[in-house]
Amino acid sequence: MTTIIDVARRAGVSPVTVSRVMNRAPNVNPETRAKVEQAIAELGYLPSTVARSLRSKRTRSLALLLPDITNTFWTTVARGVEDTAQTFGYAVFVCNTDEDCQKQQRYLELAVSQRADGVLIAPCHNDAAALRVLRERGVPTVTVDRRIEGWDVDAVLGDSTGGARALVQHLIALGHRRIAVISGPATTSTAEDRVTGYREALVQAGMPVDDNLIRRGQFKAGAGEALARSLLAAGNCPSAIFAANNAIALGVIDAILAGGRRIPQDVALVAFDDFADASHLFPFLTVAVQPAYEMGCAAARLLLERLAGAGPVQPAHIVLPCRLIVRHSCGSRLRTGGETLSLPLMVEGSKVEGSKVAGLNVDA
Amino acid sequence: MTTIIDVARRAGVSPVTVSRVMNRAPNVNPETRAKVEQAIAELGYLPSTVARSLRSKRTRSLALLLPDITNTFWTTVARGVEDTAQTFGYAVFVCNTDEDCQKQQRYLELAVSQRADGVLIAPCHNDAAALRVLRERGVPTVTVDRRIEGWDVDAVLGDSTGGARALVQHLIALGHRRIAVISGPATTSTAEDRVTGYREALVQAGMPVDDNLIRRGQFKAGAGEALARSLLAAGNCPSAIFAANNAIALGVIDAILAGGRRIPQDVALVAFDDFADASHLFPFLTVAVQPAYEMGCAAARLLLERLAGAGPVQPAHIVLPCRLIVRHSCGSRLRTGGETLSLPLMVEGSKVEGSKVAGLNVDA
DNA sequence: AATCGACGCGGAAACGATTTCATGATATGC
DNA sequence: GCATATCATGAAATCGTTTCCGCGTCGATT
Repeated sequence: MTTIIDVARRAGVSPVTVSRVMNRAPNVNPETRAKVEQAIAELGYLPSTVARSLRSKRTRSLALLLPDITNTFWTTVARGVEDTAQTFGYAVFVCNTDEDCQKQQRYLELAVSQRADGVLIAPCHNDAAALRVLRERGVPTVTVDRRIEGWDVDAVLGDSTGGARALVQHLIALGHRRIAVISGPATTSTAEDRVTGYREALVQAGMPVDDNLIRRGQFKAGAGEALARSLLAAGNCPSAIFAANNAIALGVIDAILAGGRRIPQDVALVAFDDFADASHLFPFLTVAVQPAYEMGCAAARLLLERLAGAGPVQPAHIVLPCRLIVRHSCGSRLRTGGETLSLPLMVEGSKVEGSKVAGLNVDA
Repeated sequence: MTTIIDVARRAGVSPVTVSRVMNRAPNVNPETRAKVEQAIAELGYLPSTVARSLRSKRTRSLALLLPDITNTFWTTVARGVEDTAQTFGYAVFVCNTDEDCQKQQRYLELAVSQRADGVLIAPCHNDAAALRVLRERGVPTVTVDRRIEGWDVDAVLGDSTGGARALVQHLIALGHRRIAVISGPATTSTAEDRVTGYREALVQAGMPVDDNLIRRGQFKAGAGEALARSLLAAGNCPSAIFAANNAIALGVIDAILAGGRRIPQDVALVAFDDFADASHLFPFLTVAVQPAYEMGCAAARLLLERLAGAGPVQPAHIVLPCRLIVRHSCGSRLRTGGETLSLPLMVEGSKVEGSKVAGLNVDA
């Protein structure tokens, strides 16, 4: 591998000068610069960021820790982070924590070992203790989608409380009186914020809050399905369910359909976070959508400003608004008397007669 | 940041010994090892992979270049790569090329600068010249999902030809006689393999190949839509379309619906690559599915074996089989007289009457 | 004419680990 | 009992850059 010394020799200058050219330092004679640039081109020289980082103590890389790159919400966040970082010349390491604090810990240690200049993280637990590795070493950190307690740090969030409130208010407006929520772990701010929004909507409407209708588990389809099953199996089944994220919603749908119920006639459903292709192909689920891409961009920008010493002095807490998209799973169009549309569709693997069909349907 | 020297001092040994402990070298006295480990724990020492890499000339990192992390096919591949790399102690850089050769070139140079130990890439062009940066420097490389010409290198592929053939054979069996294909750029092996499979199916069935029914563009929704529009606008509209990947399929669907046609009654549709959530939520599209996760795992494993010097001497070309999933967009259930199911469904934003509905539907 | 600042450049040290080689102590073989 | 192998450890060199500091030259200022 050719080094800066090879280039220097070929250009008849010292390595320092080559370094200056590479880094666009001002005090270089144009002729010298040209000579060096030619040598670089001829040798196809690509500097070692490893050596550069060792000496300069900056790696120009960020670590991004998120639950699962397979979830469209997170891929979109990641895309925003990457696009932004890229324009500033930063590389991004993406790490899947799977909501597992141990995995998260290992990745944080890796990030420190790699000497990432900064870390973006959707922490799997709201206790700042989990981020000690970063805090102790003063690693610039931004939390994405989730807050932590015990360490005031930059954060970029969606308006979980507001989004949840809007969804539940919508259900209430449609006449629902027994509304359940299936949320994520109580140790994540996002899960709790969404429960808070749910509570607020009920209270504002003067409705009682039944703790039995509040279920918590993981932000995963499996957990959503299990919780929904137990909820539906219990007596006094709710007429609507609010799923606190898209993965949970997927599980909830399975649970509802498995019970022979229909959405939204038997059980209405609303959820947080949209699906990408799914909603394009099959715009069914009523959702509160966070601006995922913008959240990624904002988080990266905040972190990069911090790195440049240009950020605000106080940690910033950026909260981006959610958008409510009313589709069909809430039964809105069915009940409001608005345009009620029916679209005959085939469904895989289940026999259906007339309109008494299982599953995702609305009577014509 | 604490260094190996701090640890050495605290443990009363030399840095070399600390290094030996960190790297699980055999020849270390158990007592010494214990002392060192204690010092490491007390100081919370995390070694600098930067310094380590500079000296050892291995970064234990891989670069993964793929078109778009937002596409579920690629996220799944990425997940396979990351999971596998992680178990071997390797980190992964993910880079979005957006099918743009210039961007790809920049990322390849970055990968070399970062001194990634190996590169996994879905090259945006089948000409090996684009990978010159890697070849010249002897960077171990595996292509994923695509072959290149002019450099025999490890590759992990889905059986594009076979999958395409199966899809088109299925359409032929359903009675279609005018079948179009909308593929990706002719400069990617995957796009061409799928056209080849399409051709083979026609030829085997003794059907003529009409070049006018073969369209090529980008593996993107926009391109798919544009090509489908022009295809449908031309006289003698095909009765079925084969979209060469999921993104194209999305665009094709839009184009078909925009023309007031129905799927599959007016135009049947099959595609390569599945959707994740979408197919769970709405199992509509008939597809040939590549084992994306396994492809990622296999590619990573191949590369890591190569790095360990344990790989096969000759470059390996691993081709994984595709699975055909027959759903509804092909009209299969409609025409074969199998279970024909109808599911009334609401559709967002479009007025529909009776069964003469626009869009994704099947008459009851 | 002496002084000064800016400019252009290079020598040497430094970054934090690993690698190589050397050393003394202890165990093994004959 | 002596040569030899093995073990445990450390000193010094090294990886490829950047940083720090210094030096000569040149034009402008006093």
